[in-house]
Amino acid sequence: MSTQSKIDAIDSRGARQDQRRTESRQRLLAAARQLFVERGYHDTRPQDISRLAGVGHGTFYLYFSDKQACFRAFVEQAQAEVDSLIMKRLAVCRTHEERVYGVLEVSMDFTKANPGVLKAAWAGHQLMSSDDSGSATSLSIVEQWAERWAEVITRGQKAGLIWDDYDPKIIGYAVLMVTSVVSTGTREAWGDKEHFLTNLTRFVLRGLAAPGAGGALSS
Amino acid sequence: MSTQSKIDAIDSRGARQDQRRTESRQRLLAAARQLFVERGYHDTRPQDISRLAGVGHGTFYLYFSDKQACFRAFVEQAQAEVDSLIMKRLAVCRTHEERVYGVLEVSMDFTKANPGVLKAAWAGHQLMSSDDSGSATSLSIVEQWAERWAEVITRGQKAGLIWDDYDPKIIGYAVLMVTSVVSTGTREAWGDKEHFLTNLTRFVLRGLAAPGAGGALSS
Amino acid sequence: MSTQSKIDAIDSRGARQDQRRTESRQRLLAAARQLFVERGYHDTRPQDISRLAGVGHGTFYLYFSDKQACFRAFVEQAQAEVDSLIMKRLAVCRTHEERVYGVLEVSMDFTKANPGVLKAAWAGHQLMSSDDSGSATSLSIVEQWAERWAEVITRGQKAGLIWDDYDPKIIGYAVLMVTSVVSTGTREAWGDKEHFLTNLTRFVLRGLAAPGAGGALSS
Amino acid sequence: MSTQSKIDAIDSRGARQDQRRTESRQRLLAAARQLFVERGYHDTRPQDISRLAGVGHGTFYLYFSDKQACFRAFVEQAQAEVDSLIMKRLAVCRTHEERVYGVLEVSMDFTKANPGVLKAAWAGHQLMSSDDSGSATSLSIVEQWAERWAEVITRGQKAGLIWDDYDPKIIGYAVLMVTSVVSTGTREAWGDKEHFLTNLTRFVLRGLAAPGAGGALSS
DNA sequence: AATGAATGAGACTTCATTCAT
DNA sequence: AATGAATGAAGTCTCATTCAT
Repeated sequence: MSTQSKIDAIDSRGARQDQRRTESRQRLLAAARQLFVERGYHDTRPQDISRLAGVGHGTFYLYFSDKQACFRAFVEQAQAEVDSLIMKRLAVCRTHEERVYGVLEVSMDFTKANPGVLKAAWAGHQLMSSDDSGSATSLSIVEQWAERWAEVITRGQKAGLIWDDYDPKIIGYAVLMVTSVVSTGTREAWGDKEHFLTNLTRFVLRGLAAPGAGGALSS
Repeated sequence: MSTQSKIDAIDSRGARQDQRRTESRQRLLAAARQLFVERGYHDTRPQDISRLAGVGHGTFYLYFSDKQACFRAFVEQAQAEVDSLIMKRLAVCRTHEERVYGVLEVSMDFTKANPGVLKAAWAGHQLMSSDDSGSATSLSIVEQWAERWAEVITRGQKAGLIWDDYDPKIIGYAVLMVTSVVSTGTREAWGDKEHFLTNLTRFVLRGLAAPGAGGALSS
Repeated sequence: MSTQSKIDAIDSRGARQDQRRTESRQRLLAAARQLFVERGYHDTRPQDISRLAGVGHGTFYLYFSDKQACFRAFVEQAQAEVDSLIMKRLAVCRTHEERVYGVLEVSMDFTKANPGVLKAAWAGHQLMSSDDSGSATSLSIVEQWAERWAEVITRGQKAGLIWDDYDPKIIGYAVLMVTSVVSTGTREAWGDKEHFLTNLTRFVLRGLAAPGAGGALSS
Repeated sequence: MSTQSKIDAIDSRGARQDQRRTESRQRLLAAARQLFVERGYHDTRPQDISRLAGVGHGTFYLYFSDKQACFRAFVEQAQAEVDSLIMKRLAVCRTHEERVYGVLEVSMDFTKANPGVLKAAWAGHQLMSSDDSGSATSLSIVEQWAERWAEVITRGQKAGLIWDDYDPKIIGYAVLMVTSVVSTGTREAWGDKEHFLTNLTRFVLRGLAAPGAGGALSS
């Protein structure tokens, strides 16, 4: 065997193993996601996750140092997913109306496709034992989203489109809470999507729009 | 001993026992409240509650059929407390502004006096095992509060004070979410109470007020 | 029920419970002793100890914070037992010969009555994981015994009975090691007790006796 | 390629492979030695040994049938090492004094150079599970060393240099225990080497020397 | 009514060993 | 020969609940 082919062989073996590693982790994470959402943190055992993923009990601990680490990974994955979708949508929005409606729609679509995931991710670490030294990470996603709305509001104030007697941080947080309604998912009977989203969008925009803005927020 | 005095004696003993019964239950409930808030449902053991209450471990099961029953009792107590405070406050409000501001202030004061309690009660049964046959109870308080806002909105619409293109259920829920900001309690740094409450109140009112209403919502 | 009889009742109940507590602990400790000696630390499970003691699995943890704590308790008990026997014997010894022979005999008798216990106690914490913060306790018994021999030697030197070119600490430790031969117990075929103990006693005494002492060590 | 050179090539490859085989085994054994001494048998995993040796986890089982076999190999290696050193030293000793001092010095030097190894090897299989079918091997080294001292004593008795009322087996074991003091290693504060060894040597010699021997044991 | 010792199912995690590559 | 991902039996410990006193 030539030196090159030996290297190739090693590379190829390494690559295959890496793939297996990644695949196992993905399967575990997918199983964890399903079970954490269906049953909650405390009613999901590492064993259940492993079985659903189709791997042995011990394999779980090759990829997560413990159950909490697995849950953190799930939360982070879910948050990153939604975040990415929202960012993509916001990139193509020109007006505040589009932004509000866009965020609501993305959140709602995600919730429909992944029932409970957003709620679980939102609840985040609250479910775990209280010694969260690492809560910084999980909390930050809420903080982060609130902060984004705050920035949007600040820019709107500078453009004279949004009431300038608002404290952007506070109102940013308030807007975030309104948008969270769509992922609460307790009610499937809120009428159709269009109806639901239009209502919420109107409420937010009217709450924000400065008197002189006219329909500017949505134009 | 006359028949009457025998009856009196029994009554008195019964009364004393009832009082003791009630007293032990109260002490257990108070301990449960403290621990459920401090540590959460899963990190609180019946044993801990009993010890903090100063009664024997077994006594716990004289007053609660199991741990879940105790938690339900805590949630109901906390919700009833806040509910009562809110109802009292609403009774003296004449305008929507007063109502919004009032609910926010009551919630905030309660949160300050009982840190974490409202959040825990809000989270409710989500923390418990997923077989929520009893979710009806706990869910209802959120549903109930949302429903109240919906009624307020409906009345406002009839009076021409609130946009009549709103679906009261949806906007009622949205208003509720905004008011829940005050009990999230993550940020102690939202400026002073006045500043904070004024901001939220303005946002809600401006979101609600029909164009022709002028300042009518607050007058 | 009179106040006095009530107190009596409580006392009696408390006494009975205390007795039960003590009894359970004793039974667990006896079972632990048997199993730790028979199988060693790592092949003995808390479950085995509980079963042998005739109590439930969980009861074990009412009396010992964990497996290590149980083992420590066993070691300390065994050491204290031997120590007490040795001290009693030494109290009635007048000559060095009596002392050496006495310690050997006591150790040997104890080893015969409790095979393996002294060896296990001697080995002490070495069997447990290496993070012995509490090794002070267990080590000290060996240190303590060596120290006792050192004191005996020092006194003998002052009386001119023992070579004064000895470092008492070193020779004290050496004597201790010789006496430990009897508890090693690997050989049951060391001849009869008298033969065995006489041999060891002679060796130690001849090693200690100063040239001018004559038979003074034993007279 | 000629037939001869082909054979050479094969030979050379075989030799290289043998060397590699041996090399991997040596590295594993060295790693095992370090870890067994540092952490003890039960806190050392085959995985740890492999990693420290710089080979894959599975490679361990190419060279040792299981963990116990590896431990046995370690013990035997360590014992053989010390044994060889002692034998070499004894070969140049002419008097009993030189022999006692020599064994002590060799043991001490080895202990200083390999802290803990002798103690671990001494403890031998006691750490492993109780089914010592192979205890013959490990026990024998202690038995062997005791037997050697017994032979020395027997010869001394025949030459009239050692008390003839001694049972050589018993006193041989006793001498061995004294020499084991140096490898206990608990005390680094036994004064300097010269002081320490001189003390122990004197004690042993005086314990052995027959009355008529004069200084013959050391001359 | 009150107590707290007792229980044992079950949770999480480790680790010696195997096996496909 | 070498690798390291995979395995699952087994270990330690917890905790909601019961029951004799």
